[in-house]
Amino acid sequence: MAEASVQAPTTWQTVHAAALDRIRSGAWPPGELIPTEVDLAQEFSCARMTVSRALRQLADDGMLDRRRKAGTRVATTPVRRAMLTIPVIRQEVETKGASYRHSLITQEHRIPPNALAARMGLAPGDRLIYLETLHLADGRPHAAETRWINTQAVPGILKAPLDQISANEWLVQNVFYTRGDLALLAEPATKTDAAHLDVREGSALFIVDRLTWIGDQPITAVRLAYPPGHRMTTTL
Amino acid sequence: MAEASVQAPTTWQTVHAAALDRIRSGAWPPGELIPTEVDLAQEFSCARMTVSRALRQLADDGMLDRRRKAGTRVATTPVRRAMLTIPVIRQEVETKGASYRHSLITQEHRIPPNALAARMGLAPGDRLIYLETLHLADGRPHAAETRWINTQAVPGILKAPLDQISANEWLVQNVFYTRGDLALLAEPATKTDAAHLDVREGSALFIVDRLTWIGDQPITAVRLAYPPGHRMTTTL
DNA sequence: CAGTGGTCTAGACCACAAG
DNA sequence: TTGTGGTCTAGACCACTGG
Repeated sequence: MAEASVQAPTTWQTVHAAALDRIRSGAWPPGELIPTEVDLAQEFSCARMTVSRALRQLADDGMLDRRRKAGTRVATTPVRRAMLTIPVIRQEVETKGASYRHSLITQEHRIPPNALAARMGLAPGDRLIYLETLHLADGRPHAAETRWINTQAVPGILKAPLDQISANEWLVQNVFYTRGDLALLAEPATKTDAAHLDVREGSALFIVDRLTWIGDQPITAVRLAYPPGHRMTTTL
Repeated sequence: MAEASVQAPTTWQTVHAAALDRIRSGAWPPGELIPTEVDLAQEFSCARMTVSRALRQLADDGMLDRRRKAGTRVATTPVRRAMLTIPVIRQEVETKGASYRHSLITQEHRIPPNALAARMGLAPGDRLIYLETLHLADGRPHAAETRWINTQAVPGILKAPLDQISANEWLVQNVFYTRGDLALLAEPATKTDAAHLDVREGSALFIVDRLTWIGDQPITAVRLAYPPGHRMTTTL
């Protein structure tokens, strides 16, 4: 009955781990040309696609630079990337075990400041919806939101009951942006921020500034201000 | 000679784009179960692996939730992820066309504060290298760095000429972390910050707080303080 | 021009989890 | 139990680009 023991197939994870180890250990130093897919497939006794899958993963993660004909090299500055999750605020609040509520403070049609109109590529004089919303966690200020919405891009928003569902949430559920610009920064609390968040004017606030597009039409510009102590975290 | 015109093979990008379009257009609403790989392969007249590749990409990007047996669903909160690039400071400065220089202000062995020692899992009384560095762009303060380095994890650092190459750069080139925690926040400038960055005490600073590990050994803890006006940006 | 990565195929087996 | 995604294979052709 001596049946031939079949070799368990090498998984791409195996190759991935091995390659990562060689990079970390210095066996493949930064900038180094590593063996071709064919060579590695031979070394690991597997199909070339398996190697390809492993190396593609590493390349996606920023560990490798791959170019046809030129081959694959270890990135000179391996991986310095972080995946930030930009949550819907309700989730952000509920994830930390607090109850969410929002309060619509201001809602009106307004001509945006020139800088913003320019950034959004609007004609001068175009009006947008302007909203000021306070997001609350267990009744305490979580973040203050200032938002401009382009009704031409999102006409449906006009019928949304924004006092019941926050614009944040409504947009997430109803509109898919195709592109977005995000900036993170620190700013001193304005008088308005201070009032909304119940902090002293000038306090260091963490700001998330976001502008989203659908095709080449701007949808919405948001400024989220978080009170001192807020940390946006991730894992590398 | 009427030769059979061969169908050009469907690429995974085609399927990817089609699926994305169905999600964006609402044909596949959030939470909806989408057709199986086999069905889609038939629809697009391609191999199942081609569909798999396309859907995996979408899942990686957060647009889909895939589970064996349960099938593939459109994510209820599609994609709210941002890739942040954590640059080496020199690159960050040189990318904006400025010349980089750094100045080592403090270098000593010191017992870290309890909070930090705990976070790093160190025994009480363990000493670390403590560094204060000012990063300059065209001679003007770009960021103030406060860093603790665990020499046990990185003995090589003891021989590094830290006045010539910044610890940031040396570590990037010589040590590969396996894990890192990153936090972004806002803080008022301390007296030290203010002196280094030439801003008023209490100014709103953008802070990057990072702790990296190699296996279960902490390597280094860094606090980077950026003066008012600094924006960390990315695209969604 | 030729070497290397990128992708497609058709079929197969496996792992997981819903029912 | 069984449907669905996850993966491997062996071979093939193509696309890009360095030399």
